[in-house]
Amino acid sequence: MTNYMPLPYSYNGEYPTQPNDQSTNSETSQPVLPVSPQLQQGLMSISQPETPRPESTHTPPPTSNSEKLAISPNLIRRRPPIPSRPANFTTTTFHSNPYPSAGPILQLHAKMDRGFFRADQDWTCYRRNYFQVSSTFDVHGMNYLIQGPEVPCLLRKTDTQEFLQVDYFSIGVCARVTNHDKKIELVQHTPKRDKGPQMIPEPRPVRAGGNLHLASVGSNHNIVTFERLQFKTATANNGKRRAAQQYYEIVVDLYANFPRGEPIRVATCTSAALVVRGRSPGHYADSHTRFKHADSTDASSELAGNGSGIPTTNNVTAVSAAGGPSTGIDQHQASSPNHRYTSLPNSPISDFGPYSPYNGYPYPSLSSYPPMIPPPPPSNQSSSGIPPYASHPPPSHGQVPSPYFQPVSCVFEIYFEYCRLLTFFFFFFRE
DNA sequence: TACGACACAAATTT
DNA sequence: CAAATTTGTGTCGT
Repeated sequence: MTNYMPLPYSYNGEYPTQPNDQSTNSETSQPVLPVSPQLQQGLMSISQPETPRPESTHTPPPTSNSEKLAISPNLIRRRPPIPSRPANFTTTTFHSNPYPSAGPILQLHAKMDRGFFRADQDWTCYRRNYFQVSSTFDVHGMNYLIQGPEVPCLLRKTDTQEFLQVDYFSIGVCARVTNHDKKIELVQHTPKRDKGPQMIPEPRPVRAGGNLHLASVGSNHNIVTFERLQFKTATANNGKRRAAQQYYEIVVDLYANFPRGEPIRVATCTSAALVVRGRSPGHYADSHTRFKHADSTDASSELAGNGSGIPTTNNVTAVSAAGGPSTGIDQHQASSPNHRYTSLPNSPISDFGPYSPYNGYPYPSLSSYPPMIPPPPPSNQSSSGIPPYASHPPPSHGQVPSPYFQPVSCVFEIYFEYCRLLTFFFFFFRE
């Protein structure tokens, strides 16, 4: 689909302020706009009308104390595909969606393929082996699904009320130490490996409306896939009993890009904690168990592992509308990496659920998770703040995850200005 | 111990 | 099915 339905509103394309780098950078010291629990509730109800957010998961939003970045939440709105379209966007804000109080909902989906397996409850990979990350995003909450060359929208910086016209969106991937600011380099190889160039994965343009369950590589403009990724370093203390295991996490960021000025990160999501082994599989006693569940489990059961107990991370992050893609992100991540909330995403496009909260490494409550073998959807999930997934969604996309990889889903909620909720799905998915 | 480099082999694609 | 390509991993030196 490349056609837009007529916008239910219009505006004249004039913005209160012209975007510019200065204004963008000037807000980097603003605090994050907290989102009230009430609003969160409201948002959740919007995205999941049938699954009220568990009270226990209503962790207070990030406090602004430690926030170094300004957040100017980003009011993402559609803009007409054609700039000359007349209109007045003061009337556009909430009119076009069935949930007048919330506005559009962005959903960012990401998955990791290849390379990962479970070892002692931890998602694990080898530094030297490839993995790939695919991500899409889309927009819901309006009367139609935006699925085209771009998401017409505006981004408003709350501090200045400045509107920026989003030129396009892009998605980037990076890694860091769980619960720390320390960035971990990712490298991307060509098939020639050592003999080819090594790159650092850069954000790539993406259009809304992709489907992660479809081909993830190719000329699909609606999905970004970073192939042949490797961690540059291994996690510390792998397999040691005494020292605390270090974990990494993959971070996927959605950026709004503008005709001028630096991109602004508008959303982010984080994977479950990962162990990255630095040595050959032969050095690890469990290496032979890597695929031990390859057959059994319930590949047949819809989307095996829904509810599987795979640690997931719920991360609610107010997104900064200020700050550049690099420094701003770093600052932001440094300031609020661990605001994790629980939610039960029930996206119409999600084949996965339930999504367990993964609260805080280095002491994850893994004990509450079932072992690798796909369990029935644990009914006690609600004890961890997540109601059980009442029923597995049908495998609407016809894909069944490999049995030896439980789909891991991490749900992230991003609050845009005025309570726009972005729900992020991040899951491992062995194809 | 971690990691880069080289090499071989298995797996996958063409 | 064979060749080519791509990926996994064993090993060595630093």
